[in-house]
Parts: sequence; structure tokens; C-alpha cells
Amino acid sequence: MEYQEAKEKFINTWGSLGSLWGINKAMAQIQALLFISPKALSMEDIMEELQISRGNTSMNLRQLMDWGIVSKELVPGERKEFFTTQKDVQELARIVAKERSRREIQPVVKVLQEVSSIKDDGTEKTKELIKQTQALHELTESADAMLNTLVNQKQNWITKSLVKLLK
Amino acid sequence: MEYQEAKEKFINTWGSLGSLWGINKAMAQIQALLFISPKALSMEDIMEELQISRGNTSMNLRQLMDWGIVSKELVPGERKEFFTTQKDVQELARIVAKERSRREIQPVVKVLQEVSSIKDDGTEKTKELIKQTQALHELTESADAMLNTLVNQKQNWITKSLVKLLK
DNA sequence: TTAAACTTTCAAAAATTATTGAAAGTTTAA
DNA sequence: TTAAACTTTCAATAATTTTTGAAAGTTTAA
Repeated sequence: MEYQEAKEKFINTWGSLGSLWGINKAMAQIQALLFISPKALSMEDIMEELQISRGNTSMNLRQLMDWGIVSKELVPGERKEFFTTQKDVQELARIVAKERSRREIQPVVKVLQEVSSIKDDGTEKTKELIKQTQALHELTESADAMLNTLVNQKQNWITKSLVKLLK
Repeated sequence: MEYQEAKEKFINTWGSLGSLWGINKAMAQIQALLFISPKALSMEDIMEELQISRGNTSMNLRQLMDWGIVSKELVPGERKEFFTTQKDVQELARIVAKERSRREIQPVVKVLQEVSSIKDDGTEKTKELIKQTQALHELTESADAMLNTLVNQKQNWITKSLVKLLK
């Protein structure tokens, strides 16, 4: 497999993975492109490479910046803006995990908390609702806490233990 | 908040969470409904409760069965089929994690493996592609292995330690 | 200033994905 | 058998999401 083919394969796979996870294709592809590019790219570069429109590029770059995984870079002597993505995969994982927790997990935890706190009127269906949402609430909270713990420190003892275990 | 409101809130939240994660709304809602229902429900029950068509219900129930989180239940004396979902949240998490790993993570790992193995032609861009996809490959594999480890045994020492740590 | 270089916005169009409902298929009781 | 009870399939339609492209907005060099 040659460079060009490998590059396209990576960008496409990353793109469809993105859409599977609720991130749109263009956004995931832009990030993938920047991720393997040795130097910062301009909007023109990205449009050309991925064959997408200016508007699309602009909007998705903005979203990537909102997520905190892409940033603008000033190139001396150049008028236009250049973009780079976070290149360290660990740091990238940390940011993505944190953002997903904030955007997606937290609101659900809140609803589960509310729903599982309704007053027990003694009926079987109410009992079941409370029991099941409570269990889900506990699970979601532990999973989220676990994610944050694993993700918030570079090399804590848990990670070390896990890494050892997995060898 | 009364039972009916809590129920609707839970089903809706679960439904939109689903679509955010690449699972369609009806599928997530059906699972949510079964999850808080004290007894198995028929297709009629589900259609009525969620206000969706017969075809939609049938197709999504099938998908949930493919995932292994919903099963048919035979009710003596009844002609139609009844459905239940896995009620144990731990077991549910285990199944979902396993399926997502199989369906989504594995194929990506394979592509990363292939792409990061192209021959190094000495150019900067090829070096960057190899380096970055290799790093991503390693990260993805450890994350997947970690997920499987955490999920495949009910109460191993890691889980115990984590639970202790999070208290 | 001004005008060229560049970016953002957003309504319309295109693409994708989900849903419907009725016909076809299957199972079971009699 | 057969016909009623039930489920599945799938082409058509609806809903949602993404993308486009041109106009409006912004920045900077001169």
C-alpha cells in the first residue's frame, strides 16, 4: 500500500467511525487529515484535499475548535489562517473523554437522578421504574467517574496496573 | 414528578442519548420501555406506548435481539410474542461493550494496523502518517483491551480497586 | 480611507436515515 | 386442510442531517 492509498483509507475510516459516534463525517475527516499532516493546513488545503465546500470546512473547523482539539496557528508572512490538531493521542483521548462526559453523560446522569427520586406510590410499575433507573444511575456515575479518573492523570497507579495486566 | 412524567422523561432521554451514539431513537426507546416494565410486553403494547408503527417496532425489536439485549418470552396461553430486556445493568453494560468492540472498534484497529504498516519511503509526510497511526493503533488497542477486561468479569480485583478508589 | 484577501453565515438543496403501512409470509387452533 | 392471528418485509414517504455556495462580514496592507 502506497502513501496516498494509506492516507485516504485512514481518513475515510476515521470519517465513518465519526458518523457512527455522532460526530459528522466532515468534522472527523478534517481532524484525521490534520492529525497525519506534518504541517499546519489552511482552509484551502483542507477543502482541496477532502473535496468539501468552504462553508462546510469553516463550520466544522469551528466545531473542532469548540471541542478544543484543533487550534489556529499563525504563519509569519501569511495572511490566511492555518490549523493544527492536538498530536498527542493521550492528550486527544483526554480531551474527547472530558468533553463527551460533559456534553452527553452529565445530562443523562441528571435525568436519571430526577427520575429515580420520584415518590414511591407502592405500585409495581413505580417500584420497577425507581429500581431500574437507580441502578442505571449508579452504573453511569461509576463509569463516568472511572473514565475521568483514567483520563485525568497521565500515569497513575491504576493505569500502570492495567498496563501491566494487559501485557 | 409523577410516574407517567418520570417514565416519559426516562424514555425520551434514553432515546435521544441513543441517537447521539449511533443507535436509532426507536430502538433506544423500546429498550428503555422494556427496561422499566415489570412484565414482558407484546408488540401491540410497545406500538401503543411509544406511538410507532408495527413495521418500525418489528425491525427494531429484531435489532435489539441481534444485539443480544432483548429476548422473546413465551406467555402460556397467549398466541402473540412478548419481549423483555436484560434487566441487570452490569450484564447490559457487558453486552453493549462487547458488541461495540466487535462491531466498531475491531474494524478500526484493523485499518490502523494496515495503514501504519506501509513502507517508509523516507518522506516527512509518510513518517508522520506512520507515527500517528501507530500511536492511535496502540491507544485503540489498549482502550479496547481495557474495556474488555473491565467488562468480562463480574468482580475482578481491578473493579474492586476502582470501586474502592471512587468512594 | 479603500480594496483585496480572507472567513463566516445561512437559506436552499442534496444526501442520508428513519418510519410507515399494506402486502406477503408464517404459525397455530380447530 | 383452512382461516384467523400474528410477524416480517420492503417500497414509498417523511424527517433529519449535512453540504453547498454566494452574500455578508472582517481584517489587513498600502
